[in-house]
Amino acid sequence: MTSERELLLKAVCNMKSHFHQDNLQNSLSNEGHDVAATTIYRNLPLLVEAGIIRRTCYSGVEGKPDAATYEHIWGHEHHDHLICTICGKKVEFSYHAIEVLQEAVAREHGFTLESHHLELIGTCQECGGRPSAEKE
Amino acid sequence: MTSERELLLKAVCNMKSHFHQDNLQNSLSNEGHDVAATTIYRNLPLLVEAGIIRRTCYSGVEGKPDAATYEHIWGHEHHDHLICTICGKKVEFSYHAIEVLQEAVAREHGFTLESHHLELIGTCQECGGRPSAEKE
DNA sequence: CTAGTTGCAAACTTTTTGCATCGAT
DNA sequence: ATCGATGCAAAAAGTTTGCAACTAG
Repeated sequence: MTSERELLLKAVCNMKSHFHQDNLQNSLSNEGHDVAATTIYRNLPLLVEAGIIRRTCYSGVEGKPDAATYEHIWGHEHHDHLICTICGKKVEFSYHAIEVLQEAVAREHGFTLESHHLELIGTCQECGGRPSAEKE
Repeated sequence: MTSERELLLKAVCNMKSHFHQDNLQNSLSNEGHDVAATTIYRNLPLLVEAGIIRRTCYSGVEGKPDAATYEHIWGHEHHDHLICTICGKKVEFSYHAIEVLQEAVAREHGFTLESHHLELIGTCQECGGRPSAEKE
């Protein structure tokens, strides 16, 4: 409705992956748009309601251990994440068979699924591809 | 090492499922043990390091929207959660086939898995067993 | 003109830190 | 006696709220 919201929406869509309030503010700032932090804080929940973004569960980004992070889900197929514990890289993937099994589990427990969140934590190939011990 | 830590450890183990700093402090308080919040905050990360508890990703409990929550994993088989969006009930489950597929996905992407976290979100049978619409 | 939004600053909540004291080894 | 842990209070960090000015419809 307002120009700030348009800007915010654009900024959100330009975010490659996960972001938080501060990222948005910086991003807008770099384009010469000064939007108050308050405004962003107030609009993020609205974007969530609108189904544009979703609040992710890994809170904390580089240097901000307690910041809430979001990701956009508009025009974004559902996906889950592989997260490298060493370099922090996040790889998105989706795997139909897993989703099918999830449905099965839910049904077994009488649940009707609305959504899910899956996070696989480990080390990526570049970081050694092994837990944390010796790498030849 | 200290009596406070023993108490804390006991309190943690007595926690049925997810808890946060405040829960622990209350729990201890009810037993007549007064432990400073600071001490709990300082020890929780140690317990995590020690592999006794883990930090969960759903932050926010009744009334405390920003509280970090933990769950203990000692003597606790790995499990994932089904969460009811209506009543908030959390059901633990584990399903071998899903874990196997997770390994497969990780391998495909060159990752070596250390752990994972899976959360299925929906409505439980008692709450209607369906998204949120009509229940006959 | 009215309703709702913005921006600033102050309030709040959760967690961390400084510092003196206390306890364990 | 030494080294680290505790507890209190104050500081941080992130987010929310109050309020006056502003803007879209």
